[in-house]
Amino acid sequence: MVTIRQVAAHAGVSTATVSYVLNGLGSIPAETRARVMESVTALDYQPRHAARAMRGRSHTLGVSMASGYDRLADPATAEILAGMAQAASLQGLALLLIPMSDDIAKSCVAVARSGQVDGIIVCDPQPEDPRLTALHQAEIACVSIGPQGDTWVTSDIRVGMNLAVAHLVGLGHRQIALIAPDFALAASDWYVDGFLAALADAQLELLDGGIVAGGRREADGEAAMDELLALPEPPTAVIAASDELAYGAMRAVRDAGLVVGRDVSLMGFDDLPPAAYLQPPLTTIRQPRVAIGVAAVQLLVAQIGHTNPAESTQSLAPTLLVRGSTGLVPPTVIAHLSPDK
Amino acid sequence: MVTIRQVAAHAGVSTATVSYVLNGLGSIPAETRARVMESVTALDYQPRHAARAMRGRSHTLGVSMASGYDRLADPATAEILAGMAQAASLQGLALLLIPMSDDIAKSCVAVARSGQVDGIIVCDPQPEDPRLTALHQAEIACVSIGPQGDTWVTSDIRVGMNLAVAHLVGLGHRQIALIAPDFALAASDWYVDGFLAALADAQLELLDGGIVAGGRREADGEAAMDELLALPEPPTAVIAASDELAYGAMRAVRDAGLVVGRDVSLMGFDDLPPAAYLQPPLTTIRQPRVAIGVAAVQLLVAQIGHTNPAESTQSLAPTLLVRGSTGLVPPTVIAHLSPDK
DNA sequence: ATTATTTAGTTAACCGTTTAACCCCCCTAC
DNA sequence: GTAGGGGGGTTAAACGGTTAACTAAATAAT
Repeated sequence: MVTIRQVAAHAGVSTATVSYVLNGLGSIPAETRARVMESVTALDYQPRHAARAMRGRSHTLGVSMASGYDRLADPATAEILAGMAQAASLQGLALLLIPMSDDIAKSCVAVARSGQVDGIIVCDPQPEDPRLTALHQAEIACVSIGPQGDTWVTSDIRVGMNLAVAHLVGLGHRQIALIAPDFALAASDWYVDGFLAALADAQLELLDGGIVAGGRREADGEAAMDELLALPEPPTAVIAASDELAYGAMRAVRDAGLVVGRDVSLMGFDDLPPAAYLQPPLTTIRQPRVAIGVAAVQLLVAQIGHTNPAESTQSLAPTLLVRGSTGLVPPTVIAHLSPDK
Repeated sequence: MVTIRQVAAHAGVSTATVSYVLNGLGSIPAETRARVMESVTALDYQPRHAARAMRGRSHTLGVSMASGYDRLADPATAEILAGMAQAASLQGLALLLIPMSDDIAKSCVAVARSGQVDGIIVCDPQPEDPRLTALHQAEIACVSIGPQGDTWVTSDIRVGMNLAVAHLVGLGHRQIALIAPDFALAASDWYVDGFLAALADAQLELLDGGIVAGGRREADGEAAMDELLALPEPPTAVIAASDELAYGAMRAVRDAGLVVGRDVSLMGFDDLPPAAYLQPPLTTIRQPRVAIGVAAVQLLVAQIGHTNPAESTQSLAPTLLVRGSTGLVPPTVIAHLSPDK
């Protein structure tokens, strides 16, 4: 184990000088600097992270999952993490996955107060998430992925809804329904509000029964779509608040003997891996997941460095991915509607 | 910031006693122990990780990705990571995503030698991976995900191949082909060898041109399947060495006007998220990814603790997932074959 | 009764960096 | 001639734990 003392001895200077050279501080002439660096490489010196972290920061950011690390297996979460890892790397920061325990909030605070991390990114924050209150109380820098707490970054659902509705309207649809997400979701309202706002933008009226309570799983989407198809005046296009809901909805349409993309247009939200492989491929709103991870790191770094950012919350715009599950309004419907106008 | 000295003063003992109590060492009577613990909670004391790590270990394991953190966005990698995080948590260890740099091998060694991690899990190891040689040379504990280096854990492809072939044979298939993986892949040989061994087990002969060089991407699978379908004696069942190859193969079959699962049986390998959503759903071999992550952590922990494990390599058995893309041999083929027998 | 062992602690020397405070020498300004 | 001001360092005190070595008293063994 090579220490800074050995380097100092080798270079014929004091440890302070070595430290200054290594950290680019102090006024060290180029000649001395070079000599020190030579010794560093000659001895293959590597500063101890722990000793360095005893003063100053740990240069590590913590990541906390809501319940268990099975959340990581979710491709959406993984992509966000990829974004975070990428952004952190760029700043020379490491990412630490905080170990789980019975009391997650407590372990988050412990890891931060122990100085192992300089701040924490809270994934899947729930309303009144105990982690956020605990971190806030302990005055630990943190940002959440989702609209919760003081500092957060999320996907702008309203913009996504607008894209979705605009796309469908562009195809001639006038009767558009929404399969809403799980209402326990933090961003749940955004979907409904965004949908209503988008309809208003397009000067369309909400269909009777045009918003059905969905849920989270595929089966919920299937049930919701059944409900919509049974409507006296069924929608010609349906937006599901998640891809998973859309998978189920697609099955419901098929089971009803209709063809997705021709008889009924269907959109998802998220763009999970299967979306492109459905039959037909699912038109969906892609959440900017990698960008969310990147933004979270930037926000956290700013917060740690007291560079109080002007904006402490960020909503990133999703994008529209047009695939096969949406198409022009079926002619029969147009025929049916034309007389009205 | 509460230090161990303050706790010691509060409890009326020396810092050493507090340290012993906290670490469960030394001979401390219950009464003293209780008094110390009271002070700890009263002052809400949290030991500094860095100070603790200066002697002894960091209780952190490093994770290194091959090239960039976009690998994390891959659901397969994410699931392995989930397994690692889960196993690490159970042991109270944290997982550190090592920052990327130009020279990944160097940063791995640096992070370990700086004492920030006690050992490293190397993901996606390449043959002659510079990280492995560097880590080995620096005598840093490490285990790779894939058959490379001294200590590794991987999915047992041969067993998977056996499951696949046995499944197809059970359905009556006698003419089975393989779309091989990218030959640059570390485990590439395993697929071919496993396939041949499985054929031998079933007392089947290899079809002429029954192994076609695949690749990695969907398009490779498509091309490979085209090749197979053009064979004078085309296979009735095809095993693709990855789901992605299978996606392409499925398209090729469809484009040829045949029906997957009826005219041609098709299997994948991996069970990625889209597999279940293909039309028909893909029969595939599910890699035990979470278990791989768990095993990697256990192996690494054993290595760090010098508990030299009896086995320093582990091949975990994958499982068969039967879905719609495989079916009984088409009758026409049976008719065509019957005379021969 | 004396010695050996165990129990229950204490003392203080580390661990490897950082950094505030100083020092010395040479140069410049007045 | 002397005060003032850098440049180019050095010294040593933190930082907050751990732990080897030691002590003192109590208990056990001879």
